Amino acid sequence: MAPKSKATIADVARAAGVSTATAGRVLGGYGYTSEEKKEQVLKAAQNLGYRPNALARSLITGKTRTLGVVAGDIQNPFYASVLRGVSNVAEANGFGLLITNSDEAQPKEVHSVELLAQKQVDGLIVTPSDTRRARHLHSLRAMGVPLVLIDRAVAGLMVDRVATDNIAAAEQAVRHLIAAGHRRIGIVAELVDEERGGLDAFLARAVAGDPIESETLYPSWQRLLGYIRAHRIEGLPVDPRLTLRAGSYSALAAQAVVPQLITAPDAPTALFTTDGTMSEGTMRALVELKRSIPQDLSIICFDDLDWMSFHRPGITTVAQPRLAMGEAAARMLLERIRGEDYPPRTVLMPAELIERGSVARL
Amino acid sequence: MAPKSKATIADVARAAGVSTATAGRVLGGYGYTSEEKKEQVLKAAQNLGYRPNALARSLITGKTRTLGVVAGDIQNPFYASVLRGVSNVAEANGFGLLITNSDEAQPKEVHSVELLAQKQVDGLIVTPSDTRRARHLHSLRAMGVPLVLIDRAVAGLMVDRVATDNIAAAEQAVRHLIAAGHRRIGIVAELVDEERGGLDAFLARAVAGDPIESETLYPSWQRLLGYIRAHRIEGLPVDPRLTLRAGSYSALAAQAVVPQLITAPDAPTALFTTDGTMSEGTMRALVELKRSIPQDLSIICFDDLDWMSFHRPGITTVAQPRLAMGEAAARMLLERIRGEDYPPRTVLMPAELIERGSVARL
DNA sequence: AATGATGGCGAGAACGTTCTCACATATGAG
DNA sequence: CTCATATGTGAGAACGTTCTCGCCATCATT
Repeated sequence: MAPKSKATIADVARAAGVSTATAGRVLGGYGYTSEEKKEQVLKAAQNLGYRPNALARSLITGKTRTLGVVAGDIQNPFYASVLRGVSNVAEANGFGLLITNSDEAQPKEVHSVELLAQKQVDGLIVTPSDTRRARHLHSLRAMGVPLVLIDRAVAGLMVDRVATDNIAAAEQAVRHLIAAGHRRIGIVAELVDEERGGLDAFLARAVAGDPIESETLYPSWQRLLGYIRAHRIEGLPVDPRLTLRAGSYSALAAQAVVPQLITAPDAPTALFTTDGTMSEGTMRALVELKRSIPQDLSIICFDDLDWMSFHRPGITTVAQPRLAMGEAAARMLLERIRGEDYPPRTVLMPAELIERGSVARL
Repeated sequence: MAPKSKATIADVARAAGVSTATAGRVLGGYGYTSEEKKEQVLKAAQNLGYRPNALARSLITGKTRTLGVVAGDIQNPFYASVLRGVSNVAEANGFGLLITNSDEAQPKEVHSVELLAQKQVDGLIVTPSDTRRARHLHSLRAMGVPLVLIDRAVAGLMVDRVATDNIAAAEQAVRHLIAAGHRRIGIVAELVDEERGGLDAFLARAVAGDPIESETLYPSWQRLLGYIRAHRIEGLPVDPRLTLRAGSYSALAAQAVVPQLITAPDAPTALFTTDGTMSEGTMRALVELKRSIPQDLSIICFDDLDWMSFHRPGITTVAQPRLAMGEAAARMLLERIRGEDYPPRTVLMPAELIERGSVARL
């Protein structure tokens, strides 16, 4: 009836006239019990409004059936979708989800990981904010906590990982622009963390075709690399002045940096934005500057956001399978938690070019 | 150095040559300890890579420092923002966040609440999917689990609650349209759950000015009520044919239902959409029908989504303080968890009308 | 008839903390 | 000198489960 306060297994056992061991067996569904006692216990539990205490259970079993996720920012559509994917498979498997934001800052990330580890999550999904140093993640591995990385890799950290094939996707997008006759294509990218030698050196190496360790590059650098490859393949020169570095992961930063490029004498005829946030900032800037798409300027965005399909014109975009990425990551993590012992896997998901109306043929 | 496997307080105590009680005092920061032993313990903990087990701690203290949230769908910008707000204050207070999706279906919601309760969260934030029956929430209250409702109320459930002042907000939006000269204004609303007597009876009662228990109405019905009030105040008749019921909470449903209204002989000159999802569906339909905003049709949307500011034209909208709502809810919940004992509070947050370019003066 | 396997049950130990004691020792007031 | 008070410590009991035993039936097999 009225479940007053918390009833424990001992209360149920007393009410049913059995030992706590038997009540535990019935309620926990492990070991043998006779039909008779089973019914008694179940009835008593019902009457008392018994609800198992997952804490106590986890303490002894060592399993919490909870996944921890460190995302950049739940509010960002990219993470929101990924999280929904993770949530889908977690829920289907009876797992709970402990979620935190890192705001792409490592101190917060470290703190989050520590919190989740203390709460004894069975595994972690992280979008690491620093692809170089990640002591906290290494020590997690050393402790044997299953870990899956999303969107980015960490140098020297051999764990399961799922990401978009950024280089191929960006290359495809930019080649699409080139095929449409564009010769001067601007790229609006975050490029927040410094590559060795800086942007210029990176451009020089990439343009020269020097081998680049691309696995542990930040997504925005990988997409820049795809942009450069497209140029190389199509035999087009890369003008460093067309590489726009927002310098921070915010729409405002992108918005601030776009006008200088657009209003320059040798302005590009097309723009490629490297993620949803850059896309937003760029769109804001274009509205401000009253540039029409695609008459004044063509654009291809990375990551298909809801509004891109009903914007006028429709925005041609490279859609990454965000939901599926989250689902894949969660599935891989659950496999590890179940104890499966593959060597670390990297799942690179293909992105799909969705043609709409934002690219003009020249 | 290398934190091999899990070290317990007993391990640390042994290594430091003190009792577990003393080690616990140092590590847990409760009770007296001498500087000398403190240092020994801390050093031992450091060496062993000791990490407190929050499970064991929670089991005995009865507090998990974890908040549970049942949202409709993390992927939806409304919930994503609210969650970010909740996350902000949770994090600032050292609380973790256990998040689940209900997909606005009560069976899933019940299951979520049960899961979170078993995991012993200190309090719950829920957007109830049924405003009438909610046995699981009542029993939560009976068990003494702090609970805060967001966006919606539940009949007979007296708990803290934060929501937008939907009626006032909708009224303001629609009056804005009327002031611009519009006389036939369509409303695109979800209106998924049946009001007593159905939509027609509701309209009749509202138009007649009958008292309506508006507190426990679904948001979309409240916004419809605001729409009707605006008409009453401005002395305009309400044409039931202008009330578009999507019937389910999806952009597709809205998109499917808009064309019939727009292409009718006595089509409205303006549209009011009652939430972000309806707005999206409506925008899709308008693109399909090739209607220009605001030349062919004016529009005001409820809930300011990112793209509305850089869409051309800018979309005039009623912005609800989503982030602040989440923050307020979390703060109220934390107060309850701390044991503060006000009578149940209802916080109605004002929405702000943001004028952009989607409303034509007639 | 003796043996072993199997179902069913309870006592009590674990899990890793915090908390309640009891018991020191030191300090200061009367 | 005695008593109260504050500071420091350790033994051991909680918290609510699951798990390991050991015990006792029952039943089939030698």
